Parts: sequence; C-alpha cells; structure tokens
Amino acid sequence: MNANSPASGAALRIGELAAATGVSTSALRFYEKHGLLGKAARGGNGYRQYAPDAVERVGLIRLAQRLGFSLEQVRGILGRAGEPLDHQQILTGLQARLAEIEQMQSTLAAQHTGLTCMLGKLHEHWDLGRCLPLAKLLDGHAAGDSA
Amino acid sequence: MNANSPASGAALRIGELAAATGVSTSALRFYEKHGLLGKAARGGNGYRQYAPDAVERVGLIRLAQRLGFSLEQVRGILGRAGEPLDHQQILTGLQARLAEIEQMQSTLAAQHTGLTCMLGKLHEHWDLGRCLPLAKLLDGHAAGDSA
DNA sequence: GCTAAGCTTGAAGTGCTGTTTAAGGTCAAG
DNA sequence: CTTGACCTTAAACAGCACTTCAAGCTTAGC
Repeated sequence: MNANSPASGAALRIGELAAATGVSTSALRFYEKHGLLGKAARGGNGYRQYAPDAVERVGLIRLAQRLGFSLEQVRGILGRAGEPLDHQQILTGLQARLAEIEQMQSTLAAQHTGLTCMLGKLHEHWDLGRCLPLAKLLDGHAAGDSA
Repeated sequence: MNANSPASGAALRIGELAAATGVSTSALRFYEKHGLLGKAARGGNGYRQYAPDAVERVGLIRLAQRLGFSLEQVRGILGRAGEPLDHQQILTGLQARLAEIEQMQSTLAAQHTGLTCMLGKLHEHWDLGRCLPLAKLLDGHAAGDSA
C-alpha cells in the first residue's frame, strides 16, 4: 500500500518519483537508459534511489519537451547525466531550437498563405488545376512571404 | 530504351507518369492502393494505362502534401478516386487544414515566447530551476501538442 | 531470340520518436 | 500467502510515407 510514502528527507523510489512528476515509471527507466536521467543509486535490494532533486531534473525534461525539443536534443542540452550543466551548451541548444521554431513558422506561414490563396481562387472559378502554380509559391522561399 | 516515350495523344504507362511528375513508380502504386489515384485502366498486357490528366491529379496530390496535408487528408479532399470532386468537401478540407495550421502556429508561438523568456532568465541568474514555471505559460492557451 | 529495361503482385522492411508491454523473477508488507 | 511495487531485457506499438524484395511476366532494340 504504502509503496509511495515519501521517506521525508531521503531517497525516492521510482514509483515515488513517478508520482511526484506525473511521469510513468517505464518512462523514467527509459529516460535513464537514454542518458537523460543519470543512473540512480541502488539500495541493497537493487531498487533505484533518487535524490530529491531528480524531481526537478524530470521537470526540466518535461519542460523541454513542451518547448518542442526531442529527447535527443534534451540530452544535448542538459548533458548526458548529472554532469555540470554546461551553460554554453544550454544556450546553444536553446538558440538552435529557436531557429528551428522560426523555420517551422515560416513554413506554416507559407502554407497558410497558399491555402488562403487557394480558397480565393476556388471562389472565383472552380478549377483546382489553376491552383497548381501555387506549388512554386511554397518552394519559392519558404521563408518570407508575399501574397 | 524508349520505355518512356510519351505516346503523344494516348495513355501513359506508370514509368512515364512517374517521369512526368517526379514521383517514383512505387509511390504511384502506393497512391493507387490507398485510393488517392484511382485504379488505372489496364492494357492487354496488364500494364496500367494512365490518361494524360493523371499528371494533374498527381500534381494536386503533391501540392496538397506541400500544404501540409497527410495523404489521408488528401484522400478526404480529392475524393476516393475519379469521383466528381465535391466542392463542398474540398472547401471543408482546406478550411480544416487552415485551422490545423493556426493551431500549430499558436503552439509554436508559445514555444517561441517560452524559449525567449528562458534565455532572458538565464542571462540574469544561472538557474534552470527558475525556468520551470514556464511550463504553465505553455499550457496557458495552446494545447500540448509539440511537433 | 537474347538481353535489358519495364511492368505485375503482395508482403515486409525502413526511419523516426517516445513509450508501453510482456515475460520472468525479487522484495516487502499485511 | 498473496498482493503489489520493483527488477531486467527485449520486443511491440503507433503513425506516416514510402521503398524494397522476390518471382515472374512483357516489350523493345539489335
């Protein structure tokens, strides 16, 4: 029953960490296997023993995921395990993601323009064929946009 | 050698259609199998015989893909085969994609804001932990789709 | 008529990501 | 003793758009 009673000051077991973070135990093991979480110490029974700050680490992983980072990118940013957290590396990673986002934004903007344009054309004359040239609009720059 | 010489007025073989559209033959068969392309007529030899307007159809499929439609969505829009092309269905499909795009745009915008914010915080005090509250910012309005 | 290129089929494989599940066993508490 | 949390590794899943494979046709040029 009480498998999940926080031992106040000390180590968390995987189920406790899972409960504390909202991440499944299997996901936590997965993170560990992929170097996101760092190998937990083990008790005499072989159970993982997480220090309380693991909660924050997991929180950071989930935050990063929400910011659109893949787990591989997260590992690139947070470092492979409990290592020092290289500031430069973090900045670089964040900026790279920012660039990625901007790239996607311009792709989406171009698609948006293209679709809007298409809807306009379809209101006039009902010919999808006339929309084909829009393809060039999507290639053209994928960056800026011009209606 | 001349397997790909357009027989002027008449039917295209799959390789010819592929050459004309820049889509591989295997992809064309794949499209057919999934109802995007409509079953081609067959010659006495069993080869597919495409009418010249298949080129346009394939062009539309590729255009749609560039607009971010999945093949399944394309099928929803263009109709399951050589059917009449339901105008209403097309409009609905395009608008649905437009909504999808806008959804993604707001997700990306939120991520962008979050990241920028994070970079700001990190310049001040070097504590990633202080960035955790940003998670709420991401929840705030854009559904948790990161893609 | 030989050979190479092109066509036919269906099934399975590919690449990517993030988990989850399954199978088989250990450990602790009621 | 039984339940439930934990351990391990390996494999499955899910979604997308194809590609590849194998085995066996046809067609075209020489």
